[in-house]
Amino acid sequence: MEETAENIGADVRIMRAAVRLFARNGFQAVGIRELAKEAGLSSAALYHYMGTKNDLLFQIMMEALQAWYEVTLAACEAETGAPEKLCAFVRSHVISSGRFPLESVVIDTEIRSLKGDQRSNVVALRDQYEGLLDRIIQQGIEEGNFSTGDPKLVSLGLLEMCNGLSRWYRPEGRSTLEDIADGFADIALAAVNAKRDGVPLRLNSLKVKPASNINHQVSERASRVAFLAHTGKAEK
Amino acid sequence: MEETAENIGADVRIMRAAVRLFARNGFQAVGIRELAKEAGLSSAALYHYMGTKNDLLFQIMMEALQAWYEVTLAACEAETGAPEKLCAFVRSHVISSGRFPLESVVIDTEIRSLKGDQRSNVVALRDQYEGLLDRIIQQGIEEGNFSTGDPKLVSLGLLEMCNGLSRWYRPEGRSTLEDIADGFADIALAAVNAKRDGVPLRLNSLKVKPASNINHQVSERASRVAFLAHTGKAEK
DNA sequence: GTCTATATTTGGATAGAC
DNA sequence: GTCTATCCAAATATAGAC
Repeated sequence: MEETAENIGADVRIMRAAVRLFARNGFQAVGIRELAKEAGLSSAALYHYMGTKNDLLFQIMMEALQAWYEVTLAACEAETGAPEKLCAFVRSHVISSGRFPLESVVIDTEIRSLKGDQRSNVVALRDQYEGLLDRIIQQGIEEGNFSTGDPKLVSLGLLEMCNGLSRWYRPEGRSTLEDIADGFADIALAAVNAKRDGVPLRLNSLKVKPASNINHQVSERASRVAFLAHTGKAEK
Repeated sequence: MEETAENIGADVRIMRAAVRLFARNGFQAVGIRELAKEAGLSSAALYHYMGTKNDLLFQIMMEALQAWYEVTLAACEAETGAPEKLCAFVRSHVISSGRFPLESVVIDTEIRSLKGDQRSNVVALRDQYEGLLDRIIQQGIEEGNFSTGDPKLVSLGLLEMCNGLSRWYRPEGRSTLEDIADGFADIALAAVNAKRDGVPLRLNSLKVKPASNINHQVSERASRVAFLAHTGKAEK
């Protein structure tokens, strides 16, 4: 079944309603009836499309994380030098989070609502994502372009700086997402003391593909992957 | 009534149990019966000490925020130069968060569980706290020691970097809190391009009071303040 | 596929004895 | 101040008609 602007599948409507409500009020605070109303169905009809409420949360988090991982991995692999990769990572992460602010909030705050295998899967994917940054910093140190006393601490700090975007960014705010992404990339370069030939590196001295070119069509495919990872009847 | 190691008041036991459970499972996921059991009372007895469950959350957040604000304000005011103030702020914030990791998590994730005046009060106090950093960065720019294209963005980024501590820090981990505080202070100096007489500034070139000297006795008084701000019978 | 109706459990909060 | 017992609203999830 094809999706059009006028004809949105009930499964997609449910997902979008859930992300909206989970982000605003928190997973636990959202009732099945409230979710059904927001999606335009009865609470009973929900269960034709999803497993439990927890399954729905799991699905939302896996889809978003998988999409962001693919996008960011591609952005990093398009560069060769560690400083360029670092900028690509930060900018891709910021742009992804800013374009899907609701999913960002859910991922950032609701891991604790998952238990057992679902939780393990999400944590593993998140760690895989964060490992990208660790390796970039490591590469920069080995190449002699980065210097820092504690690489892991810098990695954690920069990641949380970027993740924090979901707590204050508003699309209608004073800065564009591209400017924010560039600003954070500059902070990242400063945090690792990025230099080349003894000269401190900043974003405007590098040639990096504009962050706005990031291709989010990948998320289409990622959705399927997440569906497959999802046990139960929600896949259909 | 005095507190001793053997004789802990029920009101304090409730507060501690609540912080523990709210941090681990989230405010909404914690039931009154579960809270009562953790505190060692019946669920009915809880209501002798507190108002609603939401009042308890409000009280927890106000007490912690008030204590941290007082501590960090004092640490900043003990310095005069912007670079020193910046380090003092970052270190005080990190140390405070790390010493009370459960309160940090609650403040970071449960503002959305508050409504109306309670929410406004917490947000106002948090903004007041964050305003400290804004003013330090502004001072550094005016003095010519900091340079950054977007001061507010740097402020937001650094704050979230520090706040993120509550999502990964474990007291038994590989780094001491003091080392983390120092590492983040160095990143902060780099993020604002701190220089004095044209020379880039780093933590070990400054004379700043050790973060470990931060006095947390202040939180005693802050508790009283928060109690006064709390409407209802929880004050006694 | 979608509904109404409901089974069942759990939630916050209170009554009233002691 | 603390308890047992309970009220009542809301939760998740399902049954079964259409």
